[in-house]
Amino acid sequence: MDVAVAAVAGGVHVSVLDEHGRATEVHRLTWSDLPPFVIGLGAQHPRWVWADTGTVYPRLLDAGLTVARCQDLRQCHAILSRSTYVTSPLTSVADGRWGPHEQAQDDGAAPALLDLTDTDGTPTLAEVVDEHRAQHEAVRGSAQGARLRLLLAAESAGALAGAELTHVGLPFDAAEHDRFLTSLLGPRPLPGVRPRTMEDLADRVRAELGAPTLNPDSAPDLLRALHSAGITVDTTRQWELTQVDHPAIGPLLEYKKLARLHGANGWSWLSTWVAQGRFRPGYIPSGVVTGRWAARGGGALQLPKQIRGAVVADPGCVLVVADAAQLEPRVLAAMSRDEAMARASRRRDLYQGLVDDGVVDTRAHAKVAMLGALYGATSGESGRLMPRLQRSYPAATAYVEAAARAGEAGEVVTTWLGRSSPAPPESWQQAQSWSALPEADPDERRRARTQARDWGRFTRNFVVQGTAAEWALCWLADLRRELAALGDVGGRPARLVYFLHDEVIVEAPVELAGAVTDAVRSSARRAGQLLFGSFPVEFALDVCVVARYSDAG
DNA sequence: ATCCATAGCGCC
DNA sequence: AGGGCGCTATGGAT
Repeated sequence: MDVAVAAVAGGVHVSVLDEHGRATEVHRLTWSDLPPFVIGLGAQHPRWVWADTGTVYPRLLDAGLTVARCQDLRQCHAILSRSTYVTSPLTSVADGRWGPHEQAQDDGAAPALLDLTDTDGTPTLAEVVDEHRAQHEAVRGSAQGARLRLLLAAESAGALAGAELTHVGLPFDAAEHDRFLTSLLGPRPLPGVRPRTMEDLADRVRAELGAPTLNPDSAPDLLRALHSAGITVDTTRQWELTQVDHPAIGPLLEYKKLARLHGANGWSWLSTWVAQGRFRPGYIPSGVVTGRWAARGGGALQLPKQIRGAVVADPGCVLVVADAAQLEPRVLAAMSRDEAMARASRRRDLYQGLVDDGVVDTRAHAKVAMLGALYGATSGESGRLMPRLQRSYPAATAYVEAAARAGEAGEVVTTWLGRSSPAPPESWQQAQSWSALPEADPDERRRARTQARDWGRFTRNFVVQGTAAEWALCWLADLRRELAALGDVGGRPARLVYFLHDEVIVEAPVELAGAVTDAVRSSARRAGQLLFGSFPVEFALDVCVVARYSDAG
């Protein structure tokens, strides 16, 4: 059963859809009336159809309602409107409503005085129902309907999971983090004041460089001071400074490490993003063009390794930390149908599999060669290893090469399930056409060529990173479902608390640790089957049951 | 006062 | 050397 929802001032409009997607009766409800209404529907798992999970679902979660399935029309519209798998375009009546948020707002045109519809861009119930119909038709008209349906379901489940992750939060011990900060930075300073350890290090740097007024936070200032001291570096980057032998470099590098910690994850971050023992960052499911998640606020996807000791499960609970090992090469093996590479994937450590198959001589070489193939390295060690990779894995390497050539030619590429890359920007197109003219000068030609190769590296990586994101979404979606079926122990359920591209954390009562571990593994297997059927690729997981995130791995 | 680009570095 | 991001501080521009 599908149930369409539109947010309106003070509540929601709700309608049950019949089997043709037509709205039957319409109800106007307050947010708090929604949960009883859902229960009254009698359907165990209605699929909620709404414009935007991010604006609706947090309200439902606050009201105590968890949604099992939904269709996020805005996210799905973004996929369908661009996918090369869609042959008959979307025919929504209010097409402009379904673009990105910014475009949903009126851009400049003064709203008519009596235009009372919704200047905030929130679609009405009728528009929701119509867009739902249009999307259904677009999928039905596609030769890749099964893949698109899976992608839309996974995308929508990801949107639910993102809202739930923010709602639940990652268990985070603020006192532990405070102790950690104090041990490295000294006592918590007043806002705007440098912590003592940093100030001491800054003084040492100033003394060693003979620059008493140096502000080490200023890159230009620092570069000038380094040059005055006879240190000829082009930038103040860590890797360049480590090459230099000078007494100022040690304290400077130490300063930069601490400045990073203090600025990004210091006390101010702690008091902004951690409350009641939970870290609640903002997630933006599929916020990246490739379909990976983005984050806004809190830095959800950049939780530094060094502070993961403060991520501690609640009493009586454990963290089940699982990450997919070498996900992208495995995905490439499957989507390119490369049997030899799939054979390597059946090793727990795919890179070691390359060594055992005699492709390269060391695991380090295997890794650098593989990453080079995925990212488009052409030179260096990675470039030198490429011929060996091509010989051993012709299908996989040809697949990414084809994606790169398509990008260089300005064409769109598409992931396994149907997410298509954006077209290159207008300026890119223009540079390519101009450089093809006979009167183009060599400099112009060279620049255009460089740009073409840059875009080719983007599309090369897009197909793999994007398909890996699809696998991860399916994994997450299936795991979400499995965890819900596990029930709880004394009112404490197993809950997803973190997701990071190819890694999940489930917080669970210790009694459920084994069941959650099984669920995480079976979901990974199912994700592989959902995407790639019986093709014999394996998606190995590293799973740890720990009290602290830092103890995983 | 506010916006924007850049440098640098954290994550995958 | 290469792909994708977010965040902070800085400094110039509006």
